[in-house]
Amino acid sequence: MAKAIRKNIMISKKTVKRLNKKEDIIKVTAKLFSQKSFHDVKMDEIAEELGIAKGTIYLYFKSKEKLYLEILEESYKAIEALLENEIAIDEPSPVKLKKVLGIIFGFYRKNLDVLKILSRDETHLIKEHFEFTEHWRLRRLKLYEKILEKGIREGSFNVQNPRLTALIIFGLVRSVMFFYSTEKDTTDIAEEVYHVITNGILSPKVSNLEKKLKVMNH
Amino acid sequence: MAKAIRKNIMISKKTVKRLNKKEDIIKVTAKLFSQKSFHDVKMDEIAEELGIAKGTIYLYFKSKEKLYLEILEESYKAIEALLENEIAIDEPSPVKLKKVLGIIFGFYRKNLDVLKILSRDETHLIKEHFEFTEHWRLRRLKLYEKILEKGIREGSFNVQNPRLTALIIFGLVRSVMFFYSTEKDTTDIAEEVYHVITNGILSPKVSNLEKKLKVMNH
DNA sequence: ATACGATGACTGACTAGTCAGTTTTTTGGG
DNA sequence: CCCAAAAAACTGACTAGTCAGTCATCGTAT
Repeated sequence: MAKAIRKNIMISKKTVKRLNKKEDIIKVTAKLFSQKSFHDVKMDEIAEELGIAKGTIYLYFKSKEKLYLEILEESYKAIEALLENEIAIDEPSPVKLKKVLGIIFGFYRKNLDVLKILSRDETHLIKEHFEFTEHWRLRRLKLYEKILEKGIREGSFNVQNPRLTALIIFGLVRSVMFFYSTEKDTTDIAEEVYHVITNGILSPKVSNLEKKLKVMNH
Repeated sequence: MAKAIRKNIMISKKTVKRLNKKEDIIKVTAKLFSQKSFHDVKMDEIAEELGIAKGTIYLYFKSKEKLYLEILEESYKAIEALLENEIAIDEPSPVKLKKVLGIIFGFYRKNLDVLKILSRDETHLIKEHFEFTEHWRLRRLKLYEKILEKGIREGSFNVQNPRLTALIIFGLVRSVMFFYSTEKDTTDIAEEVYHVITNGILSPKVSNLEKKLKVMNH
């Protein structure tokens, strides 16, 4: 009995150790992959950076591609976990949109490596990678689209084409996160972006004028 | 005299031929680079696709990297040439913004290869490439920013942060062009995108309400 | 004693770039 | 117009280097 318990403890310790090492490898490799392309990161380089032998990496990952894929998967899961709780809460769509933007901006700021890897278009590497990225992209688009559609039903949003608008939000997030000031607080960035998306850039005077013209034309 | 003329004709013919071949190589290679990453396109593959020997490519391009760089340069120049004329015309900023979007969408639709290559983030290849992409990105941002600022001065735009808004437009263009319906006319796409950017997504009722709330808070 | 994680020298497949040799085009004198 | 020789364009086998992945061997914990 005591033996069994002891053995269990051992296995658990070992497993923890294994997972730790895997985590270490993923962390270091993610940093490297964020700086260089897949082919420019060498397995020898990863091993050296980690202070382990190259062979050891292969004890934890079947191949370089699988290692890359696991990094993607981990990153994707991390941000998805953050979003999941938020999605469940029932609240006005504008509030939700702002919150989701805040979460995404916040996550990428804390994980710039991930941002660089995820938004790099290296989907030609392997079929698995392509499908993975595609799946992830569609899920994010669906999220935006759902929020927009709910907002339309609630009367808070006036969106003619939710699909296109979701695509617009999806696209601008990457660009803003990549190139907008790194000093600014991400909640403020989300706020600013939200303001542009919701209010548009037309001045009210012109906006009204355009509406009047439209009415006249009809 | 007759000799000289004949020689000139000869040289000109030769030059044309050389340029043609260079063009051919660029065209075929661009197609390949749009499908696979830099490292996944092999020089042997390019040669085979062209039906020429690998060595011949090296008569026209110093290296694989230079070949890649020339493709970027060519693409960049092509779209810049289209925009240049438009920029010069003096017209209301909203009109100009819509036109610029139309031109960009139109160009990328006709040159999907170019879109894929340009928007792929392979800026780690060589310093030259990084600087090149950076330069190009900043120019495009400046263009959007100029239009926005002019619109503000004219009273047609109400933009609090032109830099951020330019970044937003820059980012959404890629995403929309990549993933939005390929069947739709690009002018229509530009129109739709323009509508979202200018009017925002908030329904007028809520928009007014929010403004009232803001006034009350102040 | 033995099981197992770790090691790193080694392998072999792969590829950018080269260059000696071949083919095509141009030239200029008869 | 013709032809030989010079020039230019082209070729593809070869080189030199690279790097993902392997495996015989080692240390160590139980």
